Amino acid sequence: MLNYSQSEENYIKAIYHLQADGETVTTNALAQELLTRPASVTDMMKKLKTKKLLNYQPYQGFRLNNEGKKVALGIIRRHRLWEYFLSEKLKFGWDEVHEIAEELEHVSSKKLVDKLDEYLGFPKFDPHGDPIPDMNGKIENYQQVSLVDLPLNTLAEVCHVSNQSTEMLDLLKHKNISIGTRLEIKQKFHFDSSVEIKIRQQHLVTISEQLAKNIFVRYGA
Amino acid sequence: MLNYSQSEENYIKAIYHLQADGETVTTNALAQELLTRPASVTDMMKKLKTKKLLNYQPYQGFRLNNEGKKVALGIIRRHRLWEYFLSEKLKFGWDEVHEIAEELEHVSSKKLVDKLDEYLGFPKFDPHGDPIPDMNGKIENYQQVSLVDLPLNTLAEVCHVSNQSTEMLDLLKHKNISIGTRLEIKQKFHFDSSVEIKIRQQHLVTISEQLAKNIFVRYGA
DNA sequence: ATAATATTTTAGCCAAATCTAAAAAAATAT
DNA sequence: ATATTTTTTTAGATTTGGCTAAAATATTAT
Repeated sequence: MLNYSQSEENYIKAIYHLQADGETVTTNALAQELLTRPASVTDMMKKLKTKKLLNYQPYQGFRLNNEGKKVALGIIRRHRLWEYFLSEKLKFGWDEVHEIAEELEHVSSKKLVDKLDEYLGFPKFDPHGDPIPDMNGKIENYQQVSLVDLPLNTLAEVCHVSNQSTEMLDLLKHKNISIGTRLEIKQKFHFDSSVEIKIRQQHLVTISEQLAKNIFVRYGA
Repeated sequence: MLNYSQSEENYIKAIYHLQADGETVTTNALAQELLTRPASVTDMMKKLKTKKLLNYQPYQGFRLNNEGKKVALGIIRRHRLWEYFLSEKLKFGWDEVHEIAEELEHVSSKKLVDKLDEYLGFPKFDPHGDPIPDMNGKIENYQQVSLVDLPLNTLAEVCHVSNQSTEMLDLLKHKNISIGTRLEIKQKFHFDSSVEIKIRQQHLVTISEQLAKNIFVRYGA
């Protein structure tokens, strides 16, 4: 794996995000994303084409090829691992981590990244709930749904709560549920739409419909 | 405090180290240190002069002024804190941390550095035994001497070992001595110049002259 | 289908940080 | 004290990543 400049890395990452929904990325869209000018984008696309990271024909937009995607996933891995570190270890707020991770992500020692990953306990999601690619660039294809939509007996992980009122957080704390908690639904009661869940493979807890609606979870592909 | 480019920071740091012994730094010396050409050094010196970080008259060499030293200490603080992190938390070897810290040191968020410092427990020395400047750029004025020159009954801290052979590190490990270990000499034996030291205010250990020569310690100002 | 509009590319310029080669200044040796 | 050598600076070129203005191409509207 070659080394790329910070500027190249920022372009690669931006293209990866913009092409996520299967479309080709346009010059203007990328210029807007990176707060630069279309002419600069064209220049960089020529360069990245000669480096065989993307497909590009003049006026036709562009998409990363497999090599380009691999590079992008490496950058995203570094970014999200640092975000996790900043949030979990250094106690930064979730709103502060992105900006600093933008700088840290360009330090490209593979050994550093893999050791950091290990030190953090191989986290699967960053503080925003986005998945962290593993050493091989693999991202699992998770589904994110409200707890009311989680199928019975399917192991899932809490990744987000949509209401952050003190009352709700109190209740979650009381029930010992937080981001990252693993759980599965053992029974659904149609009378009041409440659900009975098993937390951490251990104790059973009942959750009201109102609470379940506000808890979001991920489960395997 | 303004922001400086990576290149500027590398020059500032190098000048700081070279001028440590009170002399003016020459163009050639700096070029050699930075693996660059004298002409490039001259160009950068002109720039740093206009930024008021150093004194420079053509053909006269240069020294950082107070502002330049402050900037240098900030960079060195970041470098050494990251080295400590890599060694202490990520379990990198002493010999691996420098290169990675060279990159990490350029991430300049003050809040990041101060929180990292706090997370690490405000360490005073990096893994090589060099002192880490505090938030205000203060470095304590320690004496650094070989263990053979440490006065009797004077509490000191291991800060450096000058021979890093596997054999020596094995021996140190066996005797349970590492960077940061506090010790004092209780007795010197003139027959073979061995010394008996008390480690961590606890057990007594005997150290050969050969080993003692290679262990460097610091003691109070 | 063609005119008007929007997008993208080209051409040429700029700044930072490097380089080489040559000139200038300082240090050293005879 | 002058010639030689070493050090430093200047002058001019290169590379990377950016810019503006104008030309080329594509899209949209009539």
